[in-house]
Amino acid sequence: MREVRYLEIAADLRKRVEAGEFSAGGVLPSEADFTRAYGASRVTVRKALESLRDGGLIDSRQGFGWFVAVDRVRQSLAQLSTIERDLAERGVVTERQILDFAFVAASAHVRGVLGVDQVLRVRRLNLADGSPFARVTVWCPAELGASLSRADVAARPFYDLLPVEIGGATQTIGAALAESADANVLAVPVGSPVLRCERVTRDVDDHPVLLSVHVFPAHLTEFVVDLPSPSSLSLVE
Amino acid sequence: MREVRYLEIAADLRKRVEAGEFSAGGVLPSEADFTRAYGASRVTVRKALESLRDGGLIDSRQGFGWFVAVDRVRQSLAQLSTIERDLAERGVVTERQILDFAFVAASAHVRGVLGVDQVLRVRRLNLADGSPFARVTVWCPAELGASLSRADVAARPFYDLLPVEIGGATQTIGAALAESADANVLAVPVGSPVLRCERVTRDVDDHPVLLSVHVFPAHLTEFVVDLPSPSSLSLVE
DNA sequence: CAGTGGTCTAGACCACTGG
DNA sequence: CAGTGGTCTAGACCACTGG
Repeated sequence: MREVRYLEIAADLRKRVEAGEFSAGGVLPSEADFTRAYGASRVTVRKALESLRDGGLIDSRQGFGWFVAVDRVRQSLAQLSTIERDLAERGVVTERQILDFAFVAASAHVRGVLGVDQVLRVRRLNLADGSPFARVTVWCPAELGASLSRADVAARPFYDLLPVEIGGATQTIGAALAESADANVLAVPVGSPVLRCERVTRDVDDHPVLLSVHVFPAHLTEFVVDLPSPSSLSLVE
Repeated sequence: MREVRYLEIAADLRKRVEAGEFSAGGVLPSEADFTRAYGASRVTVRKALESLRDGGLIDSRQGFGWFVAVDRVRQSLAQLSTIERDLAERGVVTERQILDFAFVAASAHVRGVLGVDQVLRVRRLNLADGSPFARVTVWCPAELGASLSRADVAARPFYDLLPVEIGGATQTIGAALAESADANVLAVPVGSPVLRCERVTRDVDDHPVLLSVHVFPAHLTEFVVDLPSPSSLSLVE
């Protein structure tokens, strides 16, 4: 594997920033300093810095310097960002707490989406540093979930567990009021606003293999969508 | 305003690609060609090309060349769909009813985003076949809005009216409860769920030129996001 | 004012592609 | 093989920041 200098520098800088070598909001050494310290040209140093900026870790102001980003992450590579991802990027420990694991008869809606009568239904809570931030219900065809254990679905994402190759997904984002089932586990009042996402995940042959509903308290969650071009803008005006 | 060469080149290339000068999947001229044609250094040409790749418009393969992207990573952006768009596609008549048109002092938040003290603030209602489906508030710097009339903003989208070239936007999607101002004009009860979108629109130089807040009744509206590839899926699991 | 990041040039070597 | 994009250098001028 050929060593790519700017990636090496970026990786090193990321480690140093994440290790807290520079305080949050704190200023980094200047590009000239890095040029000397890493023995690389300024262009290469800048390429490393810019890649970290794309990741939202650091930011810069002309005439001032580079500094550790305090603002919300703005991932330019990803079109859709969630609090789950932001948390993971910031090193917060996320885990899944399984509330319910059962093979059940599909409801009409679930049968309509997945096309089967018997499904594995998993209800879980997504936690960040021990605090719940999403209540998730996942359904998959009983046949596909037959070999899964409750421990499996706690340890890894469903995508990794299914014996099929995942193709893509379609997600809808809506607003709703917290029901008592949500409110109890998410520690919000009944009737408070929540974001409710319903996602249909398909395999490479475009057959639906997962249906999931994610409920996020509104005060914790926001979806960020970058619309990079004028042509995409006209779609939502 | 200083001209930034790589942004000029990027804008020109974007126009040419979107005009279909290169067929979908088709190969672009080489970097060496562009260097000659634009009279800029290869580094500058590459910076323009890379910015378009970040936008998902084009892609490259080492030893092969640059080509128009077919499986656009950013495709899902073009597929962010709203009820507004769906309505327009179905031939429903949409119109804007201006509720308020005023030059006012910017709030701290608006000033923070737009960087100016005086703004034009327009409140409007978006209607579909005569029924309201969104309450929108738009702020733009007073200087940019100086030549706009109330009739202008009723007749055409803000994007078409501003004397600047629009680059892109970043939108956040959240949930909230209807306030009385929303409830009155949207014909929903106070405290019912709404989707609340805040969008920052930038010009081609990446300066914010518009801030807008869109409030949709939850029972009328749903955002649909296609996540076409497994790699984009991992971002939201 | 000195120091900073933002842009840009004109070179260079390399890995990779396709014929 | 010739041509391509990917990386990298050592300079340069500029706009902007803060004191």
